[in-house]
Amino acid sequence: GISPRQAGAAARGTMAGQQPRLVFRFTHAEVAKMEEVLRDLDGMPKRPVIQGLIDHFNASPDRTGDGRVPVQYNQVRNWFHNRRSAQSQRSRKMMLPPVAEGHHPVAGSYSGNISSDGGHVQFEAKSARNGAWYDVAAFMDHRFIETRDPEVLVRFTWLGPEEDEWIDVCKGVRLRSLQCVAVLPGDLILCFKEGKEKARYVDAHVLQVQRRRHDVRGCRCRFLVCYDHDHSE
DNA sequence: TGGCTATCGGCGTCAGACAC
DNA sequence: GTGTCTGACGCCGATAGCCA
Repeated sequence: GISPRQAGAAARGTMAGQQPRLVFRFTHAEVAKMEEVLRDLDGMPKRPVIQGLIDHFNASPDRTGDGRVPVQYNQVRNWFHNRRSAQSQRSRKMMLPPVAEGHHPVAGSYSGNISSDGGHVQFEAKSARNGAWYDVAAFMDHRFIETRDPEVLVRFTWLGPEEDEWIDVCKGVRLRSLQCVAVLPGDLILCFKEGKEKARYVDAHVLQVQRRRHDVRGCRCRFLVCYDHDHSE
């Protein structure tokens, strides 16, 4: 048998006795377009995005003439992978420190449904430290300032007294988000957005809803949303 | 509710082209 | 000859969909 590497080389047409493959190159315009997409996204673009780029590239004069090679899905996918990999390597070389968040959201095992005292959480509040929404465990105090809206001292669920914050009642406190059955396109909801370096609860507007049957594992519906803070979907 | 399968995304690595 | 850049490929884990 042959090793996976040999098989890969054979597939690329580089084994002895075979014709060398034609070298594929993206045009400057294609690279510029993909870099634009890369800047706008926080990760690998989804298949529809890649397919849209392919359609766009293959419709251009650069790809429609005689003997021109159309762009394929894997080539665009590989380009994003390679570019992201190169960027991360450059970042490591520059010894860039990780972004200091200072206030980490409750991620991972926490379901967000139960407060620290075992009861149902009623409110959520927006932390001024990072703009993310967190469940409220308790309102510790309140104050009235003449020139501003009233404020409350919020104790966040799963966080200690050192993380308490004074928060504007009108702008930073609200009832918890709707249950999924009540969510409709256009609704403002709170989403848990998990990125590579940070995860937090942020506002988003619902674009599409795919209803699915619930079971003991919980809600299996799917929601296409647009995040308010960066307009990504 | 759990198992199976297909698909997708992330990652490591290789090979060819090119500049020096 | 060497290093860098770019495109390609395989592997693996996570997830969705399907079904019993």
